[in-house]
Amino acid sequence: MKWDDLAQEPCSVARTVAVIGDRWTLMVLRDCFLGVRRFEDFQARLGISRTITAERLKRLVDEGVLRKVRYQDNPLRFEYRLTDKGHDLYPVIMAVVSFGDRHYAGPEGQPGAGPPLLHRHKTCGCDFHPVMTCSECHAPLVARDVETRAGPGARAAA
Amino acid sequence: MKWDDLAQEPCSVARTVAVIGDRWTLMVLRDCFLGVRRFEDFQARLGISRTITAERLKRLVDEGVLRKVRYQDNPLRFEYRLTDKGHDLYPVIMAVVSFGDRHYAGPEGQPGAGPPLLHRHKTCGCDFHPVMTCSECHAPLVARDVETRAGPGARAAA
DNA sequence: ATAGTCAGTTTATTTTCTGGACTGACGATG
DNA sequence: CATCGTCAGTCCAGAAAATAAACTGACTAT
Repeated sequence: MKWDDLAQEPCSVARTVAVIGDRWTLMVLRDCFLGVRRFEDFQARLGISRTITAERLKRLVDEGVLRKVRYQDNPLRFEYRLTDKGHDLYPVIMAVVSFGDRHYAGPEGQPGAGPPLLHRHKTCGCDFHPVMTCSECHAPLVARDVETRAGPGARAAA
Repeated sequence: MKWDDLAQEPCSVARTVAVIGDRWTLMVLRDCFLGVRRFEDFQARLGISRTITAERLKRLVDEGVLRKVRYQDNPLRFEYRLTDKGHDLYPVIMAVVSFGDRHYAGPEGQPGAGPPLLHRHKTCGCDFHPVMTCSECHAPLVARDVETRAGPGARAAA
């Protein structure tokens, strides 16, 4: 299987991974949710090759995750903003953050103990961590409690 | 910045992406949560180079996300199982699935409409989709309601 | 006139991925 | 007992992708 075939798979993971599933794209998205919008800022924060920054931003725009918004006319300049579809990736990023906080921020040595960033929920005013719950009974989800079966969009195997 | 430097960043996204942030690793994890355990099964389902399958599995084992369990002595054979740490990645995979279901499974054409897989929560008996909520007030999370600030594990910028 | 900002593109080199063959231990078939 | 099939890899050469660093080009500020 090659990269581009992923999007054709009858699998929601594959289709999503085809868009956001490489290292730098996820880092770009992290920065988007932190408010980064301009090419040079992505570039400076990521410290990767400009080629890749440009290519990844373009792909996210093509996929409708980001959109270019003109912020200056002369010379013509755009910034990159999350679309509604892009905002739907928030749970993905937060799930990743949550995993990282749990497993790579442990209070071991003195320096760097604890999570690098804290998240405050403005609605309730508390620092929180994200919890994935069932849309129906609202209980936290555990893999073992979930049964998977073919849905309407299934082909043969997936 | 290079690949291996990611793990050193004071950022939970970067540290996690350093482990799971490439296309095939995420696909491997999807299969793990679907119950796939053996090398040949990963290999056949992914249809990628055996080299990569082997390398990715090894990395996940090194990172403590999977562990090898002997299931046969002669010849010695192992299967790959999720560790507790690995199970903590469930929200990540489900968030990805959820995004894919919403944006790449739309009921457009007749064939392939709707999500490829359905998920049933055994606890409540319902088909569900995952909802990311605040650990404190239990309301669904929206990016705009979240404020981020430096935590104890921050260095300079992150 | 010179330097700096900003958003890229181009190029040459290095790294990674790919497909395919190969190893090696065993079990089943004829 | 010779050959095929299963399983879990490893090895290799060629193709594809990522990298660093220089370059373009339009403008602004000094």
